[in-house]
Amino acid sequence: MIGKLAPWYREHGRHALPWRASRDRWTVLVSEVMLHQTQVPRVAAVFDTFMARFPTPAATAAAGPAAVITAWGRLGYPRRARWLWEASLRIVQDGWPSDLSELPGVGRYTAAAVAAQVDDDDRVGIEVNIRRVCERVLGTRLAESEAEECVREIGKGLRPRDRLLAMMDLGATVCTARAPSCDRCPIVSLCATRGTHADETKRRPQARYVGSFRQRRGTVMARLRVGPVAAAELDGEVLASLLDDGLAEVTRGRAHLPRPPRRGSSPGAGVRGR
DNA sequence: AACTCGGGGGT
DNA sequence: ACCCCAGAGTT
Repeated sequence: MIGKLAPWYREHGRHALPWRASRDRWTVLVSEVMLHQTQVPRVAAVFDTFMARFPTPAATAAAGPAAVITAWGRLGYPRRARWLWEASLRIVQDGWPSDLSELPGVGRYTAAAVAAQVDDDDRVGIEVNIRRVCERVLGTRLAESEAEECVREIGKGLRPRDRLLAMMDLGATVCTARAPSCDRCPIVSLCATRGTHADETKRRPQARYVGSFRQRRGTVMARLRVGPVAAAELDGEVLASLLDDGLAEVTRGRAHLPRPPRRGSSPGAGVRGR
């Protein structure tokens, strides 16, 4: 099949996204972590400001977890910020691991995506957009290994970096989840579906957010970001879970909070042993 | 395999 | 109200 994806990508790829300008490993890693379950426009809005403050692993590690978690702002899933700081510390101490999935918060997809973008590594990462494109092209649900093979087929002639970004951009801007624009699709001629089909991998339905424990955590995190607050003013159960995740360090030096419990310490009579 | 983990925007 | 989002870690 003639490669129509490459010219489409050259013309319609989202080359202006701020992180696309760099092949710096740290810059690309930060972008990928921020993009976990988070839409592109939300990341684009804060990316340059974040990178100006945390331009390198050394700067990030030196800034400490509280600064990173605070700067994360309202991006959501603040554990990502905590893990990113931990990753920066490991990189400073031990150097970059050959497999980035050794870093906290970096899984199969992110490790492959960073390697592809920075080193043109041939490993294929599968995320939601690429999976959707492949499942529609083949007209059936795919295991990860099958999706990888599909990407190699569709992306023939593209270098790994361009292959990854072209497939993602296609999924994000043309082969969208709800209403694909098949009339604008460069590979519609080899697509078995040309629309949506019932067998597509479905997102696991999230638990209702309004009224959830997650929302309570979000409320406490928002309060902690503002500034000092006494622990007694916060939801104790939520605060305990934040301490478990290393997120209450956002308040280090600014508030009176209990220290995280030591392993093996005996629980007291308080809320959940704290 | 199923759960948990934020938050915002689109429909 | 429900769906969607460049996932990862834990159980």
